[in-house]
Parts: sequence; C-alpha cells; structure tokens
Amino acid sequence: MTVAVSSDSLIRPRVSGASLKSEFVAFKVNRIVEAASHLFYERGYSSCTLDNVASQLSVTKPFLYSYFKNKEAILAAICEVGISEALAVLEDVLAHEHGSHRARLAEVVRKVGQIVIDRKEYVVVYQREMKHLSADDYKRILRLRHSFDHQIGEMIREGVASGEFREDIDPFIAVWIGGLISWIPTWYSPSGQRSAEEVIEYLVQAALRLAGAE
Amino acid sequence: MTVAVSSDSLIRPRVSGASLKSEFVAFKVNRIVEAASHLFYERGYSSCTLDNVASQLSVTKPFLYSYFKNKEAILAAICEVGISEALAVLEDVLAHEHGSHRARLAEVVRKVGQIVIDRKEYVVVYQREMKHLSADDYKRILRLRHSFDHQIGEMIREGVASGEFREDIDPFIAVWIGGLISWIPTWYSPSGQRSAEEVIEYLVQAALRLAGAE
DNA sequence: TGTAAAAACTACTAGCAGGTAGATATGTTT
DNA sequence: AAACATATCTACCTGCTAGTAGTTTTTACA
Repeated sequence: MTVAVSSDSLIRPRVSGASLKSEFVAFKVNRIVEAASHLFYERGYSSCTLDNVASQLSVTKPFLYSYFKNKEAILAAICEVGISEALAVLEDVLAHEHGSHRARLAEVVRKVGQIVIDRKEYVVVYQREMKHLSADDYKRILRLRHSFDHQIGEMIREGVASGEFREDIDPFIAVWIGGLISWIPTWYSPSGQRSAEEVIEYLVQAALRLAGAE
Repeated sequence: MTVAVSSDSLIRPRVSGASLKSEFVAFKVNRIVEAASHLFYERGYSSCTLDNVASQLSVTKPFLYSYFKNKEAILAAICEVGISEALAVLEDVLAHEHGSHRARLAEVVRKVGQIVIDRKEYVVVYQREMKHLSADDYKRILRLRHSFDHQIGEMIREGVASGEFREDIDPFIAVWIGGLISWIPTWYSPSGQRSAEEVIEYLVQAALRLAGAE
C-alpha cells in the first residue's frame, strides 16, 4: 500500500541505482503524509504548522523540506491518496465484475465506502482543503475526480438503459450516491457504536434504494 | 431576516434608548457576517485575514473590532445563521404540518433544502470551520445541532411506527437524508444548469425513496 | 454654530510560521 | 583511516496578521 505521490512534488535525491535507498525515501515520504494528514484533519491545513508536523514525527522542519518542496506539496500528496485509491477500485470493479448492473453498483459502493472509511482523514482533508492546492496540483487532482464521476455516471446510465434501475430515476442519482459516501467521514467513528461493516452494508442498501434497484 | 448572533459575542455600544441606533448596529453586524462568510467560504477561515474582510466592506480592521470581540466571534455568528434557521424551519413544520408523516418529511426536507441552498456559504463554513470555535461557542452551536438531529430522528421513528415508512428501514435513514442535504452545497451552483427548484424536487424524492415512503 | 459623544481611522506591536543557509553528524567506499 | 557523499539539524530571516492605543472625523443636539 504505497502512497501515490506525484513525482514533481518531490525533491528527488539523486539516486544512482540503489532501489533499497528509494524504498527508504518512499517510507519516509509515507510517514510524513500520514502524520500531516492526521494533523491537517484535526486542526485544518492553514492552522497546522510544519513545526507541528515535524514534531509529531520527532524530526525538524528542514527534514520535511528535503522530501517535499513546500507545504502545499504535502497537501497535494494527501489529496491524491484518497481519490486515486477510489479510482483504482472503481476501475478494478468495472473491469472484473461482469454480473448484473445491480451487482456492479453494489460492489463499487461497497469498495469505495470501505476506502472512504479506511482513509477517512485523507478524504476529509481532500474535501476541505483542496482549494489550497497550487493551480497545477488542483487541475491534476480534479482530473482524477472527474474521471471517477464520469465512470460512475456511465455505470448508472447503463443500468437504467438495461432496465435494471428504474427509468423514472432522476438525473442526480450518481450525485446523491456520491453524497451518501462522502458524508460518512463526517459522522462515522471507528470507536462509535456501529461497526464499519454495518455502516457499509446499510450504505449499499441505501444506494440501491436510491437507484430503484432493490 | 436578521442574523442570529449570540449576545456575548458582541461588544455592545452602550446604547441608552434609541432603537433606531441598535438597528443600525444590527445592520452593520449583518453586513460584516455576510462579507466574512463569503470570504471564509472562498479562502477558508484561517487563511482569510480580517484586513481582507474589512477591505471587502471598504472599512478598516478596527471597525470590525467595534462590533465583534475577535475573529472567532465572527465565525461563531456565521455558524449560528445556518443551523438556527434550519432549526426554526424544522420546528415550524413540526408544529404546523399535521398531514401524514410522509407529508411532514417531504416538507421538512424541502424547506431545509431551500435554506441550505440559500445559505450555502454559511452552511459550508459551518461544516468546515466549526473546529476553530472557542469551547463555549462550540458547545452552544453543537446543542442546536443535536436538537435538530434529535427531532429529525424522532420524526422518522414516528413515521416507521405509523407504518407509513418501511419497517425494514435501516437505523441510518436520518443520517443518510442529512447526508443528501449537506452534500448539496458542495456541488450546487446557482449559475449551473439545474435550477434550485429542480434540485429540491429531486432531493425530496430521493429522501422519500430512502425512507421507503414513495 | 458650538460642543460633546460616538464612530471610524492611522499607525503600531508582538508573535508566529514558511522557508533557507550553513553547520554537523552519519554512513560508505576505497 | 581518509575522503567523500548523504542525511539531518541549528539558527536564522522575512513577511504577515491578530489585536490595540491613541487620534481624527462625523454625528447629534442645544
């Protein structure tokens, strides 16, 4: 489970060959992204200082600057984790699940729901703080997002065309389902009364009900 | 339509009697809250300076300090607008709509949806920035929110008990419906293709479908 | 029109946070 | 062990921003 980081956000130490060394680097980058996402989630991106992030990792601020070119690059890395994992899962399901459209929708919602729960902090930071990205990072990540939305929309349309989803369904179904999923991180807590499995089961049911495909 | 501001967030100029004068004050407070909510919405609370807010109103920073005791008090006022209006509407519907549970749910969703669209920027700032409130303001506003959630939950439960909503409905219905509503501000735009009326119509349908009360 | 009070402004401070230069420590190769 | 390369740190700078003290402008009223 590696963190997806855009290559140009990183200051790449001039590695000659050693693959082990680049794994060390990836490991440290990963830890920085983890710690930062946790603190950005709790305090907000703008209110969280790089000294906070560094001290969370028991290192110093210049340490961070040897792996990321600036604060915004750390944010970009965080934003990229959630959306790129969700996109990967979506494309995987679309490629391998050849059952009914209903089964495909259920599987996509289940898996994306799982990611949103697992990566709760990344997802929330992404939603809240995307506006602080540089123009380039913003565009790059928005493209991923649009690809995701587009494929979900296609899937719904095919389900309606095939007659498996209700015909009188409104043009917002994909949006409503996205809303259900995106809403989870704001109220779900691993330490709460409901288990993740339970939440996801009900989420899938709610999505199918919205699509009229119960 | 006055802005609901907690009295202790304000520095009240020692007004002797004149009610006209206090209306002037309320007007200015209102304008500050409007301008601030717009800028906090666009740039985020922590990244937006009081000089930004002041210059948006063509005044200076000390002007703001004569109506609010600090930056956080402005945020508290913003947070209070959305939630207190939603709560007022909810209680109004519950008090006056004596039709079916289905009709009550539809009316609540319709009216709260309307507020969320009208007050989009306030709602988003509330969701995103609540963590920056002082402990006291946080508690006060959370109480309003809990009251809202509780009454929605009650309404759903009564609908299920009466047999109007499906019995096998899951325990998250109120949460899912809250998710649909809260999700709107992140994608709806007044300048977009869909009209507010259209969005609200489909929202109500989606909520009823979730409740199994179509 | 003169005067007092209220409202708003100018000019400032103190502290903080992103970012950097240069020093130090750690490891690696011959 | 020497010499080089890499990794990390100490110490600093600069610009910014919440908040304030004291002055000026405007308003209200006699």
